[in-house]
Parts: sequence; C-alpha cells; structure tokens
Amino acid sequence: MATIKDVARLAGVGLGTASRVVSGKGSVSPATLAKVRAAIAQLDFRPSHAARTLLSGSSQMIGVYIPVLSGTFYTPILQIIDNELRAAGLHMVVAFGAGLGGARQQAIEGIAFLIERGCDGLILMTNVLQEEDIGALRFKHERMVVLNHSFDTIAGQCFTVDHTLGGRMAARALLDHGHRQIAVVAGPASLPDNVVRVDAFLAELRANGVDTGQLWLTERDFSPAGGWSAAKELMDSRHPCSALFCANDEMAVGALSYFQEAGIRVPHQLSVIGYDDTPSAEFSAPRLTTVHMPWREMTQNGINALLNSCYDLRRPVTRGYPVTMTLRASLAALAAPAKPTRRRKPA
Amino acid sequence: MATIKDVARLAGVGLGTASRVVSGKGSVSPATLAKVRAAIAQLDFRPSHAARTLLSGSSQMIGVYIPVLSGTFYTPILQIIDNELRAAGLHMVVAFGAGLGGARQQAIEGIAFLIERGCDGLILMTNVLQEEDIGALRFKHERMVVLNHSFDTIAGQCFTVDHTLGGRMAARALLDHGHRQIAVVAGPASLPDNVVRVDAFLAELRANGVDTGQLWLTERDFSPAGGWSAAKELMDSRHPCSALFCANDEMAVGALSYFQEAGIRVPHQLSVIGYDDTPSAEFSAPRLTTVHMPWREMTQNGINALLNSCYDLRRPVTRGYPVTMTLRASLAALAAPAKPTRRRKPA
DNA sequence: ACCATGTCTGGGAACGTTTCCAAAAAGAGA
DNA sequence: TCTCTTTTTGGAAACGTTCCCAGACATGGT
Repeated sequence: MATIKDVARLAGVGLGTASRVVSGKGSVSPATLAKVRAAIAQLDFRPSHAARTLLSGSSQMIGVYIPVLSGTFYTPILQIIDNELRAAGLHMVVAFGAGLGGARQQAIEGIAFLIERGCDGLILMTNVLQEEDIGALRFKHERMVVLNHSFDTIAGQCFTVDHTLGGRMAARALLDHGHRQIAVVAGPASLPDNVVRVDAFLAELRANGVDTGQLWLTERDFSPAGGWSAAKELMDSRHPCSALFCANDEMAVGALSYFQEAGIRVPHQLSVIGYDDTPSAEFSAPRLTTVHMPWREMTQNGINALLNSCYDLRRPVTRGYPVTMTLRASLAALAAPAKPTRRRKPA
Repeated sequence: MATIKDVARLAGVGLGTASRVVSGKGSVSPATLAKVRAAIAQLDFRPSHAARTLLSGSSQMIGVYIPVLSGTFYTPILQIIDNELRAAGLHMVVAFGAGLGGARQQAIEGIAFLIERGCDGLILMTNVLQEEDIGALRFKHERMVVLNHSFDTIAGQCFTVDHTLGGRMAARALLDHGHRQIAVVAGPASLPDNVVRVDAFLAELRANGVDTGQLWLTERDFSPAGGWSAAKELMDSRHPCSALFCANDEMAVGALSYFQEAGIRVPHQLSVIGYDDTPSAEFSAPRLTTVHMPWREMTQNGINALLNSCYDLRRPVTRGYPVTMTLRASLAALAAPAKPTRRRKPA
C-alpha cells in the first residue's frame, strides 16, 4: 500500500504539501495540486485509517451492539442506523452477542469490543444489562445512547418507544372489533419492555370490563418456535377465545403457522394480532395486523443525540413518537359478539 | 483513555517492560509483572487498536460485503461468519450496499470502505460485480474470497454451492410427488446463480418427459412482494398447474401469503416449494418444503481459505457440499396425476 | 530599494504501540 | 574476586498521518 510519503516523493513535493492536498485543508498552488493529484491517482493512494485515528483520536466510527442478528427485529433498525451514519460521513461497526456466557456477559463483551475498536460513540440495544453495568460503562465511555430500553441512571441517553401506548392500542384494536375473549402470548417476563406492553394491554382490557383474571396467557421467548408451541397449547387447552395477542410479530408468525397446520382459519375462527410491525408481518399468511412501533423515529433521534455529543453538533432531538396500528387480514370483526367462537379440533 | 506510558509511569517501569506485560511476549520478573498488572487494572488500560494496527500492519479484522441487510438470506450467513471469526480471535466488519448508485457501484464503494478500514481480508457476497471489477480489486487487495458466486479469474478464491444439483433436486422432489404441471417463479435473469438453478430445474423436468415449453414461468426480484404478485398473476392466468417452484424462499413465502388470501389451499390444491432453506421457511403457513443449500459448509470453507491466505494457516479447505431437501407441509403428493387441479376463483 | 503582507512550501513533532538493541543486574563457575 | 552467561530492563526507532512553525517566494505600496 502506498503511503503519503510515496505520493510526496513521486510528485516531487514535501510531506506537508502532499498532506494538504489529501486533506483539502490549507492552500496549494494549482500546479502543485495537479502534480500531487496525479501521483495519488498513479499510486492509487488511500490514507491509512489507522494512522488518522491514532493522530486525531477520532475514528469516525459508531459502534452498535445488538444481541442477535437473526430474526426480523434488529436488522431493519441496523439498516436505518447504517443509512443515517453514512449520510453523516460516518461508519457503523456492529457487535453481536456471542460466546459462552449468558446474555448479560455477552453484552458486556460485545460492548468492550466496540470500545476497544475505538468507536467514537456507542448505540446499545439490550435490555439485559443492569444499571450497575451501565454505571461501569459510563465510567469508561461516556458517549453512548440506548435504544428501546431506559436505564434510570442515564435516562437522558435512552430512546424508547411508548410500549404503554402500544399495548393499549393492541387492546383497543381487538375491543373495537368486538373481541372480548382474548388469549395472550407474552414475551419473557425478564424484559421490561415486554412487561410494559402486556400490562398496558391487560389494563386496557380491564378498563373495558374484560375479566383478565380468567384470560388465557402464556409466556414465550419472542421466537417463531415459541409462538408455534404457544398456539398449540392454546388450541389443546380448548380455552374459548376469539382473538390472540402476541407480544411480538415473530411469535405471531409462528402462531399463524400452527393455526394453518391445525386447520384453524385466521381470522374467521380466530383473529391474531402482533406487535412491532417487522417485515415478517407483511407477507405472512394471512398478513398480520400489528402495532406499528415508531422504530425509525426512535432510532433517528437516538442517532442525532449521539452525534451531538460525539461531534458537537446541533441536530434536533425529540421524544415521544406516534404509535399506529397496521391493519391487515389477520384481524376481523367478531360477527356475533355474545356467542363463543366455534372451533374445530385440529386435523 | 490511559496509554501504556501512563501504565509504565504508575508502575515505575520502562515503556518496554510495560509493553512486554501487555503483549505477554518477552521475559519479565514476577515482581515487575505484578506491579504492571496492578497499574493496568487501576487505570483500566486497554491498548489502542489503531496504534497496534498502524505498527503491525494487521488489523485482525475481516471485512464482509453483503448487498442488503434486510431479508432472511444474508443474516444467517453473517452469523456463521461472526462466530467463526470470533473463535479465531478475529473480528468482523460488515458493509452493506448503500447510496445512490446502482448495485454494482454500491458494491464497489462498500468494498472500498472495507479496504480503507484496513481489513486483513475480505469476504464478498455479490453477484453484480464484473470480472473487470474483480481484476481491479485484486490489484489492490489480494486477500479475499467470494461466496455464492464464481468469478473465472479467481475461481480458486470462490466458494459456491451446487445450484445445478439444487435445481435438479427441486425438480426431483416435485416429480417424485407426482407433479408434472408446474409453474416457476424465477429470480432475476441477471443473476447467474438464479439462472443455473432454474435451468437445472427445467432440464430435469425435460429429462422426465415434461414439456417445459408450455410451462408457466415468470421472473421476480427474490422479494416476498415479488412472490406475492407472481402468485396472483399465476392464479389470474388460470394456467393449470399442481405445483409451484419459487427460486428462493422469500418469494415462496410471499406466494404462500397470496394463496392464503385467495383461498387456495396449500398443499391440497397447489404444492409450493422454495429454495435456500432460510429461517423464514420454517414457520411459514404452511411450513415450506425447500431445497436445503449448504450455506454453512460453503461459508466455513470460504473462511478457512481466507484465513489461510491472511495468516499463513493450514486450515482444511474442501469443495463440493451436499444438497438436501427439507420436506415440510407445503408439498403433497398429487392424488390423481392425470386430472388437472381444480381451483377456485380468488375471493 | 525597502519593507509589509500575503501565499505557498518543507519538515519536525506527535499520536500509542511493538520491536529491537544495548546495558544493567543477577547468577554461576572457577 | 573475576569472568562468562543469562535474565531483566529502559529507551530509541518505526508505523502513516496531520498540525504547526518557519522559511521561501511573490506582490504591492511607499
């Protein structure tokens, strides 16, 4: 790889002059400019990123931690981040959870990797860290934002969507369509964002006179396989219900797969709604009605806040983003509200 | 951030000694070792990656280029790469296609970014580059492998799966289940790997006496939306057929979504098979029969070859990986082979 | 001719490591 | 005690950049 010294030598100029041409700062005579440009082209010179980072202390790199790459939840957000950062002339480095330890240990290690790599700022998507981890982290690396989870100690650097509103809207959508016998597949009880949405969902049902005490509810791990097994368990239980709320789209997709297999017709026999509005909801069979969470707005504002703190910018940062419902075929109005839904035994 | 100078000063030793402790190379007396270790812990010292890279010329980083992050195709492969690299003590940096230019321009830019970043080696997943781009690239950066596509000029650095066999197996699966009236949704004609699998599929049908001249075939862009619209077009055409082959799983999932919507029962009225065996196939409705391509084997061998060339290793590299069928509910045997399938008009 | 005011240029210093090399210290054998 | 080896140590050099400073050179006003 050619260095700037080679460029300077070939162009017959000094180091400083060559550097001025490369960086575009400082004045250079037109004749020299042309000479150096030619040398750069001839040698296919590209400045060493490592050297620049070492000298300037800034890597122009933002690190992103996500727990897993698979699934349909994180990748769209990653895509948004990458686009925004590129537009700002920055680059994204991603770390995933990996290794032997538990989710918390993986997160700590992944984040350590990003710091070590010299990232100017960090974007963290994890809800398994404890406040104390954040405390230790803040000591090492101040410039970071957290997406989709709020840590009390750094609430100002956390950007979340309104899961209370999301849960409530899911309930409203079902109630508005006449459903009152509703089953729920919740996510892990250890994840605060899951708890918030499910609690809000149940609260809204109660506020409308639904007895949530006798409602069928189970907990799964946010995976399609979990949704599938939960759906099977629900059907096997023969618990009467006309609608199913899944706390994320992936579980809803898994549930739809089971219902098709079992011969349960969605939405005619059973309505299903999801949560998140990930790409997997758009072409499921049937297409999934789901709570559209403002991931894009959350992400963009988080990035803006981070860049402000990293590079002394004044990008606008707002909080509180609208939650909407994406209505698709998996939700239908209950024709006869009072009568329990008839269901077939799985084929 | 503390530097090794701070460590040396705090421990009361010279720079070289501190460095020896950090890198673990060279002999240090037990007493000094303890002192330096303590200083490192106290200052929470972490060696600067940039400085190491600058000095050694090796970044311990492997760059991966993929065209898009969304969808279910690339992420599992990315996950495999990340796991393998971590196990080897290396790190992965990913670049996606982004920006204004076409796919080819995006790939060139993304790869340029990876080179600039100082990656020791490159893993490229793209079939839009031309041989001449590879030629230009090879001039700049020799250490690279290409996955899922073969460039003649660097065939030894390309790792692919056998799409001829894959296409043939898809055909065999349908023929074995009695299907002879088969529709096809191909991928983009510009992508060689698509062409190979579809040609092999058709060839196998012909070899078994199916007249592929009058077979219904359309071309889409590998997306679920494309699969959906192709399925609709097929139904609207009222072309008689008992099975549909989609050239990838994403299109198959989109097609399944349409069939559900239109009231076409899969597999009873129409069998559907996909290609790739991505995670999206596992919990579709119905679950998708698909050609399981050996992505893991391909990826691992590609990584091995790359690491051999980057770090003078002797990891085993093989070629030619088994292709299998993953049989799921979307494929059923044709009960009455001679009789055309009855179909309803979409609701 | 002289000085003031620019514009342009070249090279040293610094960034944080590791890798040398030489020197100091410590044993070991006589 | 002296010499010869071995272990341990400290610091200079280098990696490729950018920034700064000083100097060269031109321009223009007196």
